[in-house]
Amino acid sequence: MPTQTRRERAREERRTLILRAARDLAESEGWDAVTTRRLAEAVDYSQPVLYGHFKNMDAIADAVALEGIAELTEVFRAARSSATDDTAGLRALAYAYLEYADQHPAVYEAMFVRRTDLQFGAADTPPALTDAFNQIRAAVEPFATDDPESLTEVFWSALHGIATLTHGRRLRPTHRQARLQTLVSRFIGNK
Amino acid sequence: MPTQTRRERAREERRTLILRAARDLAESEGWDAVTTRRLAEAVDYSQPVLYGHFKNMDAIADAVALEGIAELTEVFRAARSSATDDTAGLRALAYAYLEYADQHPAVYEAMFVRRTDLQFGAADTPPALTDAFNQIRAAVEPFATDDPESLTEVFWSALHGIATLTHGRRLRPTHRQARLQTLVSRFIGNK
DNA sequence: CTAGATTGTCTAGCAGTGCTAGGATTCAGT
DNA sequence: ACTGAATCCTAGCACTGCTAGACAATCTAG
Repeated sequence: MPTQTRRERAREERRTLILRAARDLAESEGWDAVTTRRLAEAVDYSQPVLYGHFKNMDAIADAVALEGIAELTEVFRAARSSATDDTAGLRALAYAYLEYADQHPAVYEAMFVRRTDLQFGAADTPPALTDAFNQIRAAVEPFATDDPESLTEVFWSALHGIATLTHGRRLRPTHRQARLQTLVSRFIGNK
Repeated sequence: MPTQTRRERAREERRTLILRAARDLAESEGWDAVTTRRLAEAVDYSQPVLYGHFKNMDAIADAVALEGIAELTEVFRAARSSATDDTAGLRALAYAYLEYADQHPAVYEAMFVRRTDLQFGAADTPPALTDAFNQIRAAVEPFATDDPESLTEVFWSALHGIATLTHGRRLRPTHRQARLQTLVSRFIGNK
């Protein structure tokens, strides 16, 4: 059925169009500005069309989040592959993380700040999520003494805390490099 | 002017009544449930009364946040004072922080997650904020090698990350103790 | 090529949101 | 009791997410 295929392809294209518009709008004016009406206007359809693709607005944000996590995983891979040793790898990953959060604040918010229906530590966790976590874990593992899983969670938490508190203007806007340096040196331990 | 005083006292009482209702509602049903109508109904006044006390809804959340920060500072003080050495002090503060975040998630959200107009690192920062930060700093300082300010920011960030990622179900619900242990041991350094 | 069924899309509307203008009411001082 | 001020509420605006029902386009079958 070529007809069916063409239709489905059109549907798929429109879906990505919606996601693209949502992401652009969120990055330029924040998630508060991503309303059904403005989003519908951006893709040049009426609001009900959005609900033919997504259950509700939150599902749109979740979809953007999933895209972002896949992106972030790639960023991690690139950062780590350009490092020559474990310490440089950890530093590169940390730097890349904070850089991504800084340059895509809305996507970052969708991934790790907004309430989400995405399952993180469960059986039906999307592969993209575990991939990203495993990248952090691989970078951290060389410095673990006993419990690499917990160490990964703590290292990620520290990065997440720095990213969000910086974005919320709760940390000094300066000293970004100093914080990164401090964080990494505390985690590589005495060596 | 006794009249003026009585009126002002009544105003003050109503202000705290509003804050109390907002906090209770936020803790029991989340900040999304804190709407002008529901809040007005809770204090048995009409919506416009709220605007006689606060500029807008965000200002109410900010006021709740300020109260919470004062509370948190006291919690810090109590935790540290019951510790016998620096390591125990750091551990007690970290434990108290995560405990507070866990037991008052809505207040925590108002303090450190929601967008806020509160100035954190500026000249007109409310004293309560700097007090709280200084408590963390005092607990961290014994373990600083060069830059205690940055170390404090990073330690706070790690706590904040753990608190928010746990609350958002992005970390394993178990291993709370392990994460705390890992965090503290990485920060006390090799000693 | 046409009739009927299926899809797709839009208009209009509901219940809820933050916030405010204007009028009604209560209160204080004389 | 009267006047001016302080206080409070009703009603409403422009917005939100979301959906029912009408309409149009497209595909399927004879």
